Amino acid sequence: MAHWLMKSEPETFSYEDLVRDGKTVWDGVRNNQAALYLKAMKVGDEAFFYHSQKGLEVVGIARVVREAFLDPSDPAGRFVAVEVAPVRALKQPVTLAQMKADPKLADMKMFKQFRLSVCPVEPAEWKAILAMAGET
DNA sequence: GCCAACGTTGGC
DNA sequence: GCCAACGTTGGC
Repeated sequence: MAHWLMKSEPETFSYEDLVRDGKTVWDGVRNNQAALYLKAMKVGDEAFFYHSQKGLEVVGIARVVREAFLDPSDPAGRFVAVEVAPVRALKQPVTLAQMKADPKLADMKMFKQFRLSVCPVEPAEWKAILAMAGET
């Protein structure tokens, strides 16, 4: 099972919104690299839900409930979307500053290509971030 | 097919 | 609000 990190601006769509809605279509991705990651997602894969712009922290975990399909918001039909549902909020959010300060996370994809709205998380990175959130 | 201009994202 | 990163577009 693969792990991911998905970014969302909380003022547009926050983790609380996801919990309220029960699930959401993760669309609007207009980047080829991010689209490749979306296509690689399998039902059951878990993803950290990260708040960009405001908050700058991982606040919860989401689960893929529907694999890549044509993005209904893309009239050209070039890009795909997935559907995700909330799993649980982290006990303690993990901030970007915390992640940057941890040498174990120095190679994270999200630092290499910080503009991507979706990026993979290695198993060791996943565990390290969970530990930082006070979960084991 | 190259490359400059432009647009978007997101941290600071 | 600024700026760096970087993908995309369009003229040649």
